[in-house]
Amino acid sequence: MRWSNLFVPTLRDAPGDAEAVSHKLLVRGGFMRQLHAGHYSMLPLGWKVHEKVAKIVRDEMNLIGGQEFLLPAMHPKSLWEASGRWATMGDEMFRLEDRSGAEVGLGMTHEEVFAQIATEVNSYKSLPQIWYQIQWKFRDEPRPKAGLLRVREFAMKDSYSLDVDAAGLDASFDKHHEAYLRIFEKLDLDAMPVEASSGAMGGAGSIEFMVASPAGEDDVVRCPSCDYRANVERATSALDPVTDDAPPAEPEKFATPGIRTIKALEEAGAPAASQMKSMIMVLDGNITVAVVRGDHQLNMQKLQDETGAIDIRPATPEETIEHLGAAPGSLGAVGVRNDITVLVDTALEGRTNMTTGANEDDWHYRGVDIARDVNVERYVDLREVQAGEACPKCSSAMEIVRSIEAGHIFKLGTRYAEAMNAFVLDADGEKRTIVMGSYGIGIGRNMATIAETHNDDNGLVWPVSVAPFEVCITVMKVNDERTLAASNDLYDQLRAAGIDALIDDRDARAGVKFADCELIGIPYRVTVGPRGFDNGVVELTDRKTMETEEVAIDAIAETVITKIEAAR
RNA sequence: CGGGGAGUGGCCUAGUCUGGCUAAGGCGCCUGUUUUGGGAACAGGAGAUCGGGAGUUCGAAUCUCCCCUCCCCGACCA
Repeated sequence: MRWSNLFVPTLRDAPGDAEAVSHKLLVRGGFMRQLHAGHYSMLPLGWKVHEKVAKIVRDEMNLIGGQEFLLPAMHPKSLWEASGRWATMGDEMFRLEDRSGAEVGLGMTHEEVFAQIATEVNSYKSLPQIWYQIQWKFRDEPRPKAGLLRVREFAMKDSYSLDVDAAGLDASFDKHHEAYLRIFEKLDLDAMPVEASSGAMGGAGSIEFMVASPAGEDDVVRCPSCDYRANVERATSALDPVTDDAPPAEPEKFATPGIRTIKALEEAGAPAASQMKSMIMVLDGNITVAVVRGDHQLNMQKLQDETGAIDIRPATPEETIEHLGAAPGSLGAVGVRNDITVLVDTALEGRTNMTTGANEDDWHYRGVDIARDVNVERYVDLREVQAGEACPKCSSAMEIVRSIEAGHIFKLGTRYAEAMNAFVLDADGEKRTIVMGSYGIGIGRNMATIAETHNDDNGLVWPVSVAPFEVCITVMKVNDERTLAASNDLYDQLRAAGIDALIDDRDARAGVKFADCELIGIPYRVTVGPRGFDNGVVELTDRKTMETEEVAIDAIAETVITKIEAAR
């Protein structure tokens, strides 16, 4: 490609509303422009990178036996009603009506459609299958943000495995796991596989691939000594055992005027670790009391996963007063109405002599024995791990790293196949519901994640694998016939060798050309100018190290080809 | 949806509090001259319903009301 013919509107200043590094650089570098919140136009350079990322993903999917499909982006309501997700997806699904008044939705994911196609798989002999597509997804995100990192319209590679049983699913899942690791390696992303919450997908288990970055939206708990890694939505830690003094025969109510917080109560003599923090939540309309230790934090996702609730929110102060009889600050699980579910964090199991609110403003109980005094429905893991807590596997102090979710794989099980009635007959002629997995990787998000982790003061630093061009030939003086001819010759040689080369043949000053080339992040630059030409050399600059070496003119093509082929 | 911030030529900003000539500057763009290995200099030029609407006023980018949009922090996800 000749730069003089290329549409690359680079900007000296980033748009004022861009915050994330990748957002700023992708706009400044002329890769994309925002149309409106969560929707970006891909410009030629951006689309090239996007397609290179997609190709890497596609190649790896094909390598594990994936077959590429292309499904519609617009789906009938009935399909989503069959799985029950028309209702549960809520506002995140874009919904519209066609001219006849029929309701349709824009696909946020394609389990339903693939499961319906899977009804045409009839024999166990046809399994396993891996089906995939790279298709646009639409999600009415409550808050699109950080440029391409979180948008409402994006290309996703989604694949689905079909197996006859759980062991088959495990094998398909592992294949994807391996393929994903290879994809991230090719994208030069340091992705950690972590245990994750399955969220709206449901299913038996899931693994997220997380890339550490301050632009991320998830927190990953990571052990520095062993391989334990988990999303805070799932992570656990080993707590020091606590020994409690023997409690009194029954809880003692005591006056606590003005005391509303754990901290204030601690100052009044009750250690936070001996307090019960009672959070009043509304799960699908039902009042639930979630109890964690005073010095612990409730993780809402854990509560949701444990209960299977769809809609979950803290109770309003009015609801709290209506159902518990007191305002926040004096709440507790002791003696609540029978119809109120009490879920208690596992860290509180067996604890006694605790202090908690008495559900009467300005009064608390002490000497509470949880098993004796609280009508516990279940002990469940509700606590969010904090940095520094001990690893559940090896007891080392763990850290929490902000991360971008670059990919997510799920063991779905039979939920969707059952809903769509997708089954096969096994060797004994028995009906077997197809066991499914689903596997997602966002193309644009991965592109942005690379940008987020590959840049310096001069701009982007793409890995060769996804760079918009692999090398740029910078012609210093386009009106100097000798060097221009030599540059064109090099360009032809590189292209003939299959190198994705760009020749900067613009009649512009050196500084402008260098700055643009660095901003858009081309891995290698060959600078051809009269100065070196008279000595028989050109310059080769590595974008990553910014080191320049002189190379003989007759050796430059081979040198570049060798370097790029090694880096691909 | 709750909280915070912001909309001024293609991009970045000043001006708004304290209303007052033709809305200012930089980048970019066009023409010319001189330049030419790190975002050149000079001269000339094009480009703006100051987010939209209503109102107050002799007079509104500036004040009032309504609406729209965008960004950031929280509850969701690739």
